[in-house]
Amino acid sequence: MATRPKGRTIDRRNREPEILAAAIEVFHKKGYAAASLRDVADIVGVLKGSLYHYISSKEELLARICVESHKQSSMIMQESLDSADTPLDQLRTFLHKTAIWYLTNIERVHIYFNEGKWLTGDRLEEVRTQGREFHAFIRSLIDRARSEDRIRTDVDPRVAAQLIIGALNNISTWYRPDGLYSPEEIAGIYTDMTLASLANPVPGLVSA
Amino acid sequence: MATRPKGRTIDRRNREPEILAAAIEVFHKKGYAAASLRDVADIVGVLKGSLYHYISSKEELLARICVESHKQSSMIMQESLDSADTPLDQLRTFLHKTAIWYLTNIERVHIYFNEGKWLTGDRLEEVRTQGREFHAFIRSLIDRARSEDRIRTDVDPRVAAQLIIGALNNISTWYRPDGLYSPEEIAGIYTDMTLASLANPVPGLVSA
DNA sequence: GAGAATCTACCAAACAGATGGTTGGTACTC
DNA sequence: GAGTACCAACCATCTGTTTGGTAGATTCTC
Repeated sequence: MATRPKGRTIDRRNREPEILAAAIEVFHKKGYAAASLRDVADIVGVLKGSLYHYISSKEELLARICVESHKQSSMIMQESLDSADTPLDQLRTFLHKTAIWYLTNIERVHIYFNEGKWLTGDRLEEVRTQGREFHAFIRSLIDRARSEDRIRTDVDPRVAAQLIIGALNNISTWYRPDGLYSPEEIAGIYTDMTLASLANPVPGLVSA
Repeated sequence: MATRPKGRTIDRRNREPEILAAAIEVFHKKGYAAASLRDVADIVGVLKGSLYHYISSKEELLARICVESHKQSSMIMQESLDSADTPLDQLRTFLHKTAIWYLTNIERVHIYFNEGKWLTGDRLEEVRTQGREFHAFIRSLIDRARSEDRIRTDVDPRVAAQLIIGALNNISTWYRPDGLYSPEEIAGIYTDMTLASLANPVPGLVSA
């Protein structure tokens, strides 16, 4: 009520968001295993021991990043199912939305996809289960599209799904936000090429 | 001259190949940064200090793995150019050969593609240059195929090349030698899907 | 062929530096 | 006076690397 916000900003602020952002940056740049809490603390401008006022362990920091990403990923899956009627259109929407999401949150999502393996115990099981669900989601869309639309039936949906995820997951190794292409352009190319790779083979081209 | 090779084998053998194999295993499993020389030495059955009889540093061990892989990769590029006349057939051969090579040397090649970044100085520059050459090779085949054959011209060859490499490079995260699919099967699917992704778009399918 | 000198492959111990994590205290705000 | 936000110092453990030494094999000399 009678809290009068002083004009002067205080130095003792809540650094939790800063710490998370710094952790994302460091984990992405060095990889979780090689990243040290000192790196994180240096970015925030604090001694590394002080981080433990906000976190309980290095692993918990990683877990928070993964949980946040998983929520967003789940939302995209649901939105994609709601957005269209045919499995092929749902797949198209999903690929495009996911690529945009990946490209605009590249550090966080890279960690979710590639560094979650460093978690242990229940948290490791959880992130593994999430990975399987992600894969199963794509595979089921391919399966359903195969039985309804005209897409190829001569490639195994499991392998196809892995290759599709792989191309996406690997974007973080080459994409630069200040590069030649916008997230929209890349997402468009990714979606087009992926759907084309599932199209019925052009006789003269593919099977030589 | 009068060197008489004793019939009895000695315990003091040359462990260099064992050390390299162990390093490949450990670097692949844990990643270079998180891998320790103790892990390597444990597999060989030797104290970690003893490794320095064979190597000069941990980084040199990584460099040896990368150099070996680069030689093999260069050979595949040359063979692919020699194997066919049209750029599209050369690309097909290259994709298939590379995928087979990747799948049958997955640990070493994964390290070459993904852990070379931990090198420093000249060796880092070298592995970066090699990566650019690998990318440029695919891109040039796409470029030439576009001007001669009937493949799509509506996607950027740079991005296309990155996505194609990405799908390949990511295989190591999901392929298991004891899994359902053989290297030949996966390489076939990869080649087919990749070429299809470059084919002229099927009107009703890709552009909604 | 005997014996000496050398070499190879390794061990045991130690090095400095970094790591994740803990503890006790303190300055500041409310 | 309570609680938040933080510092300074420390801990045990692990890292890559170096050193000094040594058992056994190989090579050289006579």
